[in-house]
Amino acid sequence: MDLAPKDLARLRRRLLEWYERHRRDLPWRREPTLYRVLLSEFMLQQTRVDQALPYYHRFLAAFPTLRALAEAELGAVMKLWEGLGYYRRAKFLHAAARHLAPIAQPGVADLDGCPGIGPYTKAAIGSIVWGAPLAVVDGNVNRVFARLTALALPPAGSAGKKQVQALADALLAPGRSGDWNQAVMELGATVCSPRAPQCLICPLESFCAARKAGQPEAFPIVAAKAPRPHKQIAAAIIRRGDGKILIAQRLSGGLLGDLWEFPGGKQESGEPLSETCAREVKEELGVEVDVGAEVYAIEHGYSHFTITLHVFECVYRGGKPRTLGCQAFKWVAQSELKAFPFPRANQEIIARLSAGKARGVRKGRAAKKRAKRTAK
DNA sequence: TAGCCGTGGCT
DNA sequence: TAGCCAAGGCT
Repeated sequence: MDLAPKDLARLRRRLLEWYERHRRDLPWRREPTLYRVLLSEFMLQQTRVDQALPYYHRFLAAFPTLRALAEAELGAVMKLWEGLGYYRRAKFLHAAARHLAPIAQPGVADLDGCPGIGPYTKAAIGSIVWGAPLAVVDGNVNRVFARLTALALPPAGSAGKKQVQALADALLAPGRSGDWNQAVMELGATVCSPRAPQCLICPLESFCAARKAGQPEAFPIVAAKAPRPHKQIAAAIIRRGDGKILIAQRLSGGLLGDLWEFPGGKQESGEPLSETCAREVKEELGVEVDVGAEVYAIEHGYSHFTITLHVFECVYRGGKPRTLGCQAFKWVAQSELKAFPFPRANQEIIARLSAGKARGVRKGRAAKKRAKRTAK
């Protein structure tokens, strides 16, 4: 994109003035300290502002300072993160706090090598907290700049990535990098939206190549996505004589890493689900159970596949639990379940346990939507 | 480099 | 309704 210096100055001024008028009043913007911006940036990775906000307040209340977060137990951090998804971020946030807390006068260079901080997050924190001249590139920036220049390449590819970064670097407003970065992202989040962008109110309309071509939604170019496979999963509510329930902590690193769950796993081809249930419990914990009836099923989606979670009431038969396919296990009373971080689909099971409902078939999000509609 | 990693709102 | 998408990082 070739802009005369005068036009470049005009473009920057347009967007910055728009941002002054339209920026949302977000808590981390009121007092952009390292800790507050660090919290917000970790939570906002692949997550919308509205979804992250309650967690931001929750974290700040529980851990008011960087030091407090650094000194917290990982388990407490995971529990507070419960429901926000991409759980590895909680672990990285905790590790980043421990990395940064001991540094007397932290600066941009201290973000290098910090767990969970890549190019985007470094530029975001660096520019917002210290005014470092670093241009962020995220999904919003990709979209805004791909449209601005009618970029012929997918921004996700290596060549496209270089072009967007080069453009972002060139446009970055000198001396106002934090505001500029947030302005581009805010524009992408509110006006230059993926579908039905509001070009008529866009401060950059007169500069936009995609708008001139009459097809803003044709950019950015994206590769077709693979369909999400569907899996059948069995989950066991295993009770023993005293009424306690056996739960397991998932292995670290993978899907839902370090979270707790009702034991179970994926159905193999041709296998009856009740057998899946018994086999997975045996493989995960080394115990024998009598599998009762399937009490309900929950539909749930992850980023790259979807599941039907079939829930079985089981009775503990024998065998000392071992950590075969998990990192820990525990027999707990039903009332103690809320002390552990569980993934969303398992929380549906807990909700049904505490509601005393044993039977019926309900779908996860669909059911919630129905319930919401009914309540209105 | 492309696949992995959650959840919820929107259309 | 079902798919799309979101202030990415890691391997």
